[in-house]
Amino acid sequence: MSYLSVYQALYAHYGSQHWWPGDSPFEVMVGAVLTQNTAWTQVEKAIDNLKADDCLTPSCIVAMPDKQLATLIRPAGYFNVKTRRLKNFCRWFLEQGSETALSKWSSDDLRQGLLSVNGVGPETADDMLLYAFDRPIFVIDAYTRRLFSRLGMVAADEGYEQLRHSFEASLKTDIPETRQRVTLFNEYHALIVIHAKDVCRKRPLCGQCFFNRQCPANEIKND
DNA sequence: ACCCAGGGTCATA
DNA sequence: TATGACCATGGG
Repeated sequence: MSYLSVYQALYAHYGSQHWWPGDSPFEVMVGAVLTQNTAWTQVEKAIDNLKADDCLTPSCIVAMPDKQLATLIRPAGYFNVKTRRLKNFCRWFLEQGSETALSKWSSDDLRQGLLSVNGVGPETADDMLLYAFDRPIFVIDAYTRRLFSRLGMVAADEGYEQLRHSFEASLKTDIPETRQRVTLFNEYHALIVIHAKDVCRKRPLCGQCFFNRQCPANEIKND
């Protein structure tokens, strides 16, 4: 079992996912903040509200009164914290000279910069790096931990950075070409999320799960 | 009525 | 460093 073989199995089963949903890199970044611990369907409503008010831009978001912004993003939950986080991010984004300037940064510098924003943690930063900036950064989320922990491929208590490096190093060997790896990372994370939604939450290794008959995870009884 | 969703921060020990 | 509290809406 390699990371690549799991990817191939997922891709064969679910096909291309065409992530991240969003018309622009900035929309992807806003979505990354809004989707923190929140169902994507709720995020769509919030983004639609921003679009309807023609305010899906960093300058408009920064200028808008907190209360008004909170009302727009209300469906996405945590609207008070997310109002603050969205503004923090947009302020930083504008200070750095927006997207064109940021696209010239190295992935490491860009990651550090994103993490310096209060409200942008590892997963949110990596969502942005991969899906808005096309960097070869592997996104680790709770689903990723759960799946690969059940497959017996990683320890349950592995740290975020450790886990991310593990995926990136292994897949870099399989796919040396950066552009191809970005494409694979893009699909891979999406497939992990889709797979997690597809199977039963409480007993993810049920008959609906294609891993059921094909991999050692079948033998794992609990988390 | 309960659990969860494409997390992160902050206070405490 | 490692837990726990907190944030809040809406779908299943």
